Amino acid sequence: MSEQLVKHSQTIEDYLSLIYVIERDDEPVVGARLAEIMKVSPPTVTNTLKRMVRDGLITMQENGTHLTDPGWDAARVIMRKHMLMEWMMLRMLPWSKLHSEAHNLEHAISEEAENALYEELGRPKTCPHGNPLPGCEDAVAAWVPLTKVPLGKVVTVQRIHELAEENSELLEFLERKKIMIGNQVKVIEILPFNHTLTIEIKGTPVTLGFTVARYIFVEMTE
Amino acid sequence: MSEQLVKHSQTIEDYLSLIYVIERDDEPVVGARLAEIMKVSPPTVTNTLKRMVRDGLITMQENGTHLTDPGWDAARVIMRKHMLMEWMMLRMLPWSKLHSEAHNLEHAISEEAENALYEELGRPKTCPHGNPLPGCEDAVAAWVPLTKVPLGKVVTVQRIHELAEENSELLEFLERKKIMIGNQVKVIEILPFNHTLTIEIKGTPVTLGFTVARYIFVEMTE
DNA sequence: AACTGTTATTAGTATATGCTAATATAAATA
DNA sequence: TATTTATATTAGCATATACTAATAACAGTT
Repeated sequence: MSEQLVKHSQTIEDYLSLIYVIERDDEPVVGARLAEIMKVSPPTVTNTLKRMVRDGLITMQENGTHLTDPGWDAARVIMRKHMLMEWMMLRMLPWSKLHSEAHNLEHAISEEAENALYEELGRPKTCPHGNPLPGCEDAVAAWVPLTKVPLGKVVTVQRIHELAEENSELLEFLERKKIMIGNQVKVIEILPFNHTLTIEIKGTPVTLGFTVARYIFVEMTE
Repeated sequence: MSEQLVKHSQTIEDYLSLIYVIERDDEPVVGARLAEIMKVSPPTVTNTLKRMVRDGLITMQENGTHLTDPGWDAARVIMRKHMLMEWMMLRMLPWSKLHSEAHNLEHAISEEAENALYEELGRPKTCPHGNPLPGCEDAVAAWVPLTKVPLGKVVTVQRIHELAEENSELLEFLERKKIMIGNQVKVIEILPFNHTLTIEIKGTPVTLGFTVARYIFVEMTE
């Protein structure tokens, strides 16, 4: 009830959106992983998660760490703001810089402005990286990671996963190589022992590590 | 040198922009006044100003509290961001809500996005309230406060001063009464003993307190 | 001269957010 | 099994930002 109305700090909002993505993908919430991604020490994570438990945003039990209902609600709001701010900044920034800019702006935008922006943008179902707005998971369900694409297949890039967005160097690399939403690629080599695969994009071959390819989702064009 | 590169906290940025406005207008920086406007206690102001002295942003001496050169630089940056974000939000929010929204966003926008926005907007000289971007003070120098306008004179509203913007109720009132940039008003009554004056705007009379009228700047149309 | 009001400061406290060092615990491997 | 590795936590500390209560210092007024 009153929970939704509480304004959380930037730090807490960051934890919420990160946990949101992990939980949405049915991955376990591991503190050490949060510490890495948020670039803080593990004790800081322990500390912050404790406050989140106290504030009713998450539970930490034998079955792991999970968002509560108010936690999900708060996380959805901040995810939506993040994605809409990415669209907003697309007017003035290169694609690879949208994420980090929106990561700051997401904490500052009001619900009113966010809603107006949502309408103005024509109620998008995904962010400019192809990740689904909360509630629009269906829109991306058919896309598969590049690692699942058979050799020789031509596919269309549709989504760069949120966890890959954390790495701005990677985003710049992808932008430079034109590995962006809507572009067609062909898998021309898979080297499992090397943990790499090579794609051809606009006539140029690009080799990607499996860990990266796992975060690039494509549409299986027939 | 290195000073400009330091990223200040939201709190410090708020102090910087407030002191900027006060100093720009050649008013003395009074802690008690800052406390009121920032809605914090006087000891908090003392405390924060001390940190700003320590960090080389201001000096506090017999001649009062003043921005240092790095302080001016940092303040100009944040003022500019604030004003440009107001323009940005004009696309999706009513005029009276621009200020408070931009007040949050100003701390989050990058220099790169800010510059792109500046160009996109056609290098404006003022914010949507008519206040001058740092370096564009000349553009507003000819406008005078409503309190200086003689009875019967028809003038054009050009500027609502920053210090009036802090009051969102007032902004809503002005918006409702159409006391906004570009609109013509006629001073039809001045009651010094009552500290009010009455203007006619679009055929309707509106009575304003002197303290408010002082913050409404107009162009003396011949 | 004494009182009042404004302003600034000191002292002491609290919370969120971070850190390091040390410890505990569980999982994986030699 | 013993050892290494990964993970989580405790303890202790620091800083920025807030607060209240008490005090100081000054201006203006009675």
